[in-house]
Amino acid sequence: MRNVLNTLRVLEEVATRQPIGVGELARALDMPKSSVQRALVTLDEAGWIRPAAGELRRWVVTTKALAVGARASGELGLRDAAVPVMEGLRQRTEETIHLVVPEQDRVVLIERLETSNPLRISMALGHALPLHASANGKAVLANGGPELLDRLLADELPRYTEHTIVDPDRLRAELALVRERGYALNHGEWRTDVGSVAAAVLEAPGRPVASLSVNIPMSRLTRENEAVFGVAVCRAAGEIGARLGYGGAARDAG
Amino acid sequence: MRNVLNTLRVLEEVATRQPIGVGELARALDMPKSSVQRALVTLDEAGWIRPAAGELRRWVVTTKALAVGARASGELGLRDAAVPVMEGLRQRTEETIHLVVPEQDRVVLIERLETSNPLRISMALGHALPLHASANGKAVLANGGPELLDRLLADELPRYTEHTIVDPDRLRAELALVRERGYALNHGEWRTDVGSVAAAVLEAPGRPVASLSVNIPMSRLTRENEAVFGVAVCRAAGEIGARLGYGGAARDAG
DNA sequence: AGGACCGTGCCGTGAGGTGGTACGCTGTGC
DNA sequence: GCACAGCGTACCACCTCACGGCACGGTCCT
Repeated sequence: MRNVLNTLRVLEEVATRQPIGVGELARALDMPKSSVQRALVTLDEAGWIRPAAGELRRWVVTTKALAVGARASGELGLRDAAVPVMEGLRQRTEETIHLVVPEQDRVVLIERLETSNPLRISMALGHALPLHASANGKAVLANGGPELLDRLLADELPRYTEHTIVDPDRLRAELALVRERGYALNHGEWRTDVGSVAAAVLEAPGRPVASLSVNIPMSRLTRENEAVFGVAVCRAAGEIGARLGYGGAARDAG
Repeated sequence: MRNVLNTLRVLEEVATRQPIGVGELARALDMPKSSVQRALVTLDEAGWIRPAAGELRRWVVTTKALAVGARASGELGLRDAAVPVMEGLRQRTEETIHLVVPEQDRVVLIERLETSNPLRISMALGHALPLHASANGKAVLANGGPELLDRLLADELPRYTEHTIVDPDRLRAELALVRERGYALNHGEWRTDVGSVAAAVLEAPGRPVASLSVNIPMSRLTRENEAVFGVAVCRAAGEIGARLGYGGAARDAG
């Protein structure tokens, strides 16, 4: 179904570059203009895109994708269980809280509560983060089976900043440390000025279904509040696990 | 492009009924099983769905749709402008705050900050609400051009509860009241136990681009806090308008 | 053992997707 | 004022490939 794949590519490209017209899309996707045109008409007909406000010849995505995407990873009412706990965590920390789920070799942001502090980390829902260079990713890696880690280490680890851990041995050591203390840290390993403290949400020992993090500008992250956040985020992750009905399994080492 | 339309229908159906298998989908969509099967394989290939955790033969949507949908109505950085203001509003009211955008003859929820109160309104992102039976919808209607209202009144207004306004004249009177005081109310007109106080975000006089509401169980909505919320939500909506660069136009009657 | 239902694979037919091409329009620079 | 580049749209002959009926093997009740 080549046309479906092409049309979905067009949809994604519209989402990233909106508002955008036929010609620019065709160039960006390296597709014939007429094919892109047909895809756009079809997507419009299906209600996934619409002409941009004012102009009739450039396109933007509608909220249809949002309605579909909001169901992602809501398989077990994860979001409903998590949000109240996250809210408590946000109030206690006064910092931005992220909820991610593992997907393929990444973790994806599915819920977010923001700090009221003017200096904040802002990331779009649906954004994917690398496993080895984010606190949530490391929390998932440390609690998951070894096969995920092995798969990740099969290729060279991409470097994002000077602090990114790219050495397999150092990563293994870091993950052991995460298992020991119960929470994972990120000190500017993905973006130099972003730090995080994360703990995995387990549905059973060795089976992380999500991860929870406190995200904070590096300028506000000290050794003291790091430990405070670590304890708080561990307790919150455990509570979410308990709400999901996996009470006994929610706490492991640490 | 029939196959694209069919495949998108399959995707939406997977989202609403996940986890779900081929046969049940085919029945629900009244499509041949083989066509549904092909659509599922294609969607999997494109990364929009994946087999459910554990079982290999039922499908769930991935976060791809979330990544696409999160861009919806982010045309002008609306969300970035709105979230900090919403957060302030949430702290002041201690109630759930919704941000919606108009889309066709509905308003769609695109951002949400929840109260920490155990009794809360919970609605999925991407959910659509009727214009005539929600505070946000009425705020948009009251501030928009008359053609939208006329289009809405061309058909009979659906009734959701005993409080829903279905009489065109009563709706016009209600909208005049909204324009006069600056904010819109909803007293169980959509769900009997849900009340809201909303104000439209204007990009120019007569051009609502979004709307902001305080949502609250009817049991907590009194005449006093209603007025307090009204003033707060008006101020917040005006501030968002100002952040969008339409400072002068942000306030209208009120 | 039987049957209902599941997901999957196969295949002949012909609908309809493909993509090169051409057209009308608008905005721009000379 | 004119030529031109770039836009979005439309047309159409070719022939790919989506369609959907059907059959198969597996699994779970009865």
